[in-house]
Amino acid sequence: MPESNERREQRLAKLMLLRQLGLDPYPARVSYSHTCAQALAAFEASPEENQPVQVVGRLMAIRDMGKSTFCHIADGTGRLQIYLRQNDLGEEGYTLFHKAMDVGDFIQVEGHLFRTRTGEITVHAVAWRPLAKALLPLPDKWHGLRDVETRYRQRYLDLLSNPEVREIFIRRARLITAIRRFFDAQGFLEVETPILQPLYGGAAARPFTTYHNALDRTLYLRISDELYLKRLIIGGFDRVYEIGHDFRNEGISTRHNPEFTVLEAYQAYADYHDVMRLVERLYETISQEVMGGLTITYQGNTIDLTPPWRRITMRDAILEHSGIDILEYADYASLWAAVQAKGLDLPPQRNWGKLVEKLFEECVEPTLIQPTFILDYPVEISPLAKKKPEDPRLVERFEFFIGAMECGNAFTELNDPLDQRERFVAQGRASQAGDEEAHPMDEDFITAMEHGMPPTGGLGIGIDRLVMLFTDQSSIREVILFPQLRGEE
RNA sequence: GAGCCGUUAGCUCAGUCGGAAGAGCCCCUGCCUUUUAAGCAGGUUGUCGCGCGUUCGAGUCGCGCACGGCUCACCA
Repeated sequence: MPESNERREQRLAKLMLLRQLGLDPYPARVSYSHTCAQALAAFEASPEENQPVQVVGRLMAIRDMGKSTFCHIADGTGRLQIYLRQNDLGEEGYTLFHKAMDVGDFIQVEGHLFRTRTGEITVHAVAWRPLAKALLPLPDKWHGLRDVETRYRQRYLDLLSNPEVREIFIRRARLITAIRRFFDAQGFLEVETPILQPLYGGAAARPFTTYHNALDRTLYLRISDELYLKRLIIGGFDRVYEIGHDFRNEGISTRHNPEFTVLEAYQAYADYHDVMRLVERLYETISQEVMGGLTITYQGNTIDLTPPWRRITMRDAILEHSGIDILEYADYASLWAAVQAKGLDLPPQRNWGKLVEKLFEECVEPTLIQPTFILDYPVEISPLAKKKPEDPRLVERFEFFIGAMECGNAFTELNDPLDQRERFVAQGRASQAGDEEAHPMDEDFITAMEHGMPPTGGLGIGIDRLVMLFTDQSSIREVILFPQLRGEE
C-alpha cells in the first residue's frame, strides 16, 4: 500500500537530493572488505589502529553531535559503530550525510578501525555512499514492533526490530538441518513427492481443491505424503523421508495453520517399536545439537528428553485417568453409557474408535507433559495401520506427546492389500454416513500394494510443533514466517 | 462457527463522568568534534478501524461490520 505521508515525502526529497548531486540512491554494484562481524573480529585479532576497512549495512541509529556523528550500521552478521567527523569527510560530505540519510537506509562506509573512549570498536569514516534509500521508517527503536497483526503481516519489520523473533527462525532452520542430518546418517533417502494430487489421502482431513486447465481435471493439495512414500518403499527404497508442506482445509488456531511443515519417514523391515526408538534418537540428537542438552523448558514445564520415554497403551492411559476400561465396553453404546455414568461431558461421536479418541483427548492428553508414547489405537480411526495380531479392534499405532502437545504419529504400516481394501471400503461407508474426513478409496495405491510391500514402520512429525517445543512458543504463528491470516480490506 | 478482549500520531501507549485529542520515541529547525535510549532549546503530526444510531455534544454510550488476540468448537 503506497501510503503518501509527510515522512515519506521528506525521504523522497532526500532521495532527489542525492540524485541531483550525482549520487545514485540505488547503485547496482556494492563492495566491502569485511562484514560487520568480520570487522569487529579483525580488530580483536590485531588491535592496531588504522586498519583500512570497507563495510556495508543498514543505518540503525544516528547520534548527531554537531561536527561529529556516531552511527550504528547492521548487516546479517551484527552491528558496527561508525564515526563520522567533519574534518575527515569535508563539510560537503559530512553535511550531505545529515541532509540525505536516515535510519533505515543502506550505506557503504570506508575508513579505519579504532576503539572509542568507551571501548567500542568503531569505523572512523573517510568516505561514505548510499546503497539503498528507504522511503518508510523502521519501527520504534526500543519499544520495537508489538502489534501482533503488523508483526505477522509485515514480518520483515518484526525480524528487524525484534531480535528474539529472528532467533526463533534461526533455530527453526538449525532444527530442520539437524533432522536432515539425522535421517541422512541413518541411511534414509530424502525424496520429494507430489503436492498436487489427483486423489488425496494418508490422513483424515478435508483437502484444498484446485483445477488443472490443460488436463481439465480437479486436483487436490496433499493432506499427507504417506501414500506416495509407501509407493517408494514398494519400489525398493528401503528408507525414505520427506520434509515438506501439507495442506488441510480446516480451522485456524494457535496449533493449526492451513499450510504446515511435516516430516514423514518410512523404514522397511521395521515395526512401530523400532520407530519409537528412532523417534527417541531423533529428539536426543537434535536437542543435543541445537539446544546443547536434553532438558528443555516448555511453557513453564521442565521437560527431559532423555530416552527411553514412557510407553503406555491408550487403554491403560484412559483407565488410569478416567477409570474406564475401553476394552470392557467394546461397542459404542456401552462405552457411551460408561462415559455418561462417569459424568464426563463429551460430545457424541460417530463410532467407538472416535469416542475412545475423544475420551483420550479430554482425560489424558493434557497430562502428558513429559515425553510419552501412547500405543495401540482403535482400528476405525487408523485405516492405514496394521492390526494387532492379538486384538483386531486395535492397530499397532502410536502417537507421542511432549508438553501436552501431540507431536507425531506412527504405525506399523498396513501391507496386506486385501485388508487395505476392506479398510477403504469401511471408510467409504463412513463417508456415506456423512464423515467428511473419511479416507477415499485409492485403487492405484492398492494396486501398488498388491505388487508386494515389505513390513514397514512409518512416522509423521509436525515440524512446526517441534519448533514450538524447542523455542518455547505457544502459538504456531510464532514459528511460521508468514502465517495464514484473513485478507485485509 | 461461538464467547470474551482489543483497534487512538510513523512506532509504543495514556485518554477520568459524554464537554477544546495527549505523552515518549520518530521526524523537522538550532546548538554541540569520543557518543551509544547522547544531551539541550524550539516545532510539526490524527478518517480516534469502518458504518449507522442516541445526544445540544461521541475517542468515550448502543447496534452492525472488518481485522487481530485468547478460549472453546473444529482438527488423528
